[in-house]
This record gives sequence, structure tokens and C-alpha cells, in this order.
Amino acid sequence: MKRDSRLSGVLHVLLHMAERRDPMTSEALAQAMQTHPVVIRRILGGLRDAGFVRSEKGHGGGWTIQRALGDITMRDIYDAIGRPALMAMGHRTDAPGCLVEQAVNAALDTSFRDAEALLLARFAQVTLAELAADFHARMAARPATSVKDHIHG
Amino acid sequence: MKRDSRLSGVLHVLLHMAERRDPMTSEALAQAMQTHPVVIRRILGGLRDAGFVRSEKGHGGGWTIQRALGDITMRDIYDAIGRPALMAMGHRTDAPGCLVEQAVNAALDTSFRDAEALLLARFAQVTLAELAADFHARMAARPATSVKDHIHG
DNA sequence: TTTCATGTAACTTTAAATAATACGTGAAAT
DNA sequence: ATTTCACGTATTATTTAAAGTTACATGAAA
Repeated sequence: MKRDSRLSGVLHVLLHMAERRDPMTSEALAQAMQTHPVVIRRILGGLRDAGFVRSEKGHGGGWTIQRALGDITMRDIYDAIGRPALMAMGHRTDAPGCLVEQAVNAALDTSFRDAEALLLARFAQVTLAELAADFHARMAARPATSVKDHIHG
Repeated sequence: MKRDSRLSGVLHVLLHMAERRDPMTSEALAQAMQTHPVVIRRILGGLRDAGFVRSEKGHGGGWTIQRALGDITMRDIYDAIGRPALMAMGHRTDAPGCLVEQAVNAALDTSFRDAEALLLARFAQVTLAELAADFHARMAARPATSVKDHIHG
């Protein structure tokens, strides 16, 4: 399995956008994330459709956040990127005729469902404003002088 | 990401073994699991080292369970197969110096750690005996006549 | 001594995420 | 108007870990 890092990627990108007043280009965001501009457009595309960010073409264009950070939770972002799988484990067959497999799947499914519910509940409790505040707290605890010293690019 | 199904696979195999008195060969287990004998040996190898099963070579050889089903929990099995990742998401390590990324990772890690702890706690509460009982209950709720009608192979 | 069955290493295939390429659309600057 | 900038997206390639496969060695029983 290749671990999915879209959620952390999107959150990272959004917080970087939040530190700026002007639109940020996919190019600039990609550089900050050490990835490709197309990847940025793909993951932000879902957020645009959900109304969290706006994109503008042409000179001076780029991406801007459309809602107050306090009104966006990690759960919102998770939903907007298409609710990718949270659990790394599945089972071999979905509709098994084998009753042994049914018993095993039932036990695993129950546990995984509860763990997922816990995760989503946690996600819903964390807003981007809180993440931004955490970032600023980390910055204050450091000797460097400005925001620019703490973010890449 | 390719979902990991080793845990469900091992549990499945163990319950099948539990339904028999004689050793089961990797060949027979593989047929029941629709997979390859080598895969069976690989996943059972860890359990053998942990003392949950025993393997014997030669005529009449194969795999047998070494402990009472009530003394083996799903958590034991999870540990014995090497504690594979439970969560499908990781975070990018591209910019570890970035405080924004640190803030995001901290929030995600907290949630994921709690979800993993919940999962492992649940695993520790379920014994193979309970899974076997669930299997027999499912069998009793069905019109077919014998164990053989409900397990593959 | 032949056959059966596990023990393992090495290699191939597969699934999902990510990266890269190429080309299209629309907006602003000149 | 035309050029430049920046997003939109389809297509293809790369990467990673799991799963499958092959090959050969070891050891026990017939």
C-alpha cells in the first residue's frame, strides 16, 4: 500500500494560502510542497467545487481561500477531497460465501467502523483557524523573526 | 495504495485450521483462501515464531494451532504478523522544517494515534474462540447440514 | 530412496497514489 | 489584437507496497 497524503497535503497548502492576502499560484504552492503544479490543481479542484477556495486565471490569478478559517474543519476538507480510505486494511472478498470469512469480516468491520467514526469526529472538531494558531504558536517559540523564515519558498 | 489483507487472511486461515483435528497443508489452506501456498507459509511463519501455530514437514505434515482459541486475541495475531500499518494516511516529509507542516502533522498524528489505540484495544478484546463461536452461530442459522457445506475446499 | 511438505530467497505482477507531459481555456497586460 | 500568465484536464509514466510466482533447499515419513 502506498500511503495517501492528500489530506495532509491539502491542509498544508491551505495554511500557506491563509498566510497571504494575494492569490497564490499553483506553481508557488507546488514549490512550497515540493511537488508538481498539476497535483496542486487536482487536490484544490475538489475544494473549489465545494466552495472552500476560488481559482482565477490570467495575470495576478491563483488560489484564494473563500471562507473564514474558523468555519472550515479538517472533516470538511476530508469530505471535499472525496473521503479517501482511512484504514489501511481491507478483506480479500466483499461477498464471501464462506461463513468463516463472514465471521472474520464482521469482527474486523465493527472495529474499523468505530475507529473511523472516532477519527471523523476528531476531524470535525479541528478548524483551520486552530491549525493556523498552532503554527503561529510554534513560530513564536522560535528565535527567527518573520513568517517568511518559517515557511518554505 | 493496495489494501493490506494479511490480518483478515491469517484470521481466516486460523479459523479453518481450528475446524480440523489433523494438520492442514499450505496447499489446502491456499486453496481455501484462493491464494498461493507460499503466501500461506509467509503469513503463518510469523505465527509459528510467536508460538501460536506449529508446522511439520513430510507425510502427514502441515499446520496446527498450538494454543487454545480462547487464549489468542486478534491483537496477538496483529502483533505476530509484524504490526502492519493500520491507517491508510501518512504525511509528506518533504518539508520537515516547515512549521506549517509541523502543525498539520501534529493535528493529524493526534487523531490517528487515538484511532489506532482504539482499534488495538478492540482487537485485544476479541479472541479466536469468539470468532469461531460466531462462525458456528452463522452456520446454525442456515439450512445446510454440515460444517463442510459452509467452508470452502 | 522416493515422495511429501515446509523454508526461503528472488523475481514478477498488481493496485493505488503521485508525478509528468501536453494541450486547452480564459483573463490581464502590452 | 496579441502575447503572456495561470488554471483545467486528459493521458501517460513512475513509484511503492502487497500479493503472486518460481525455484530450490531441508527434513520427515512411507
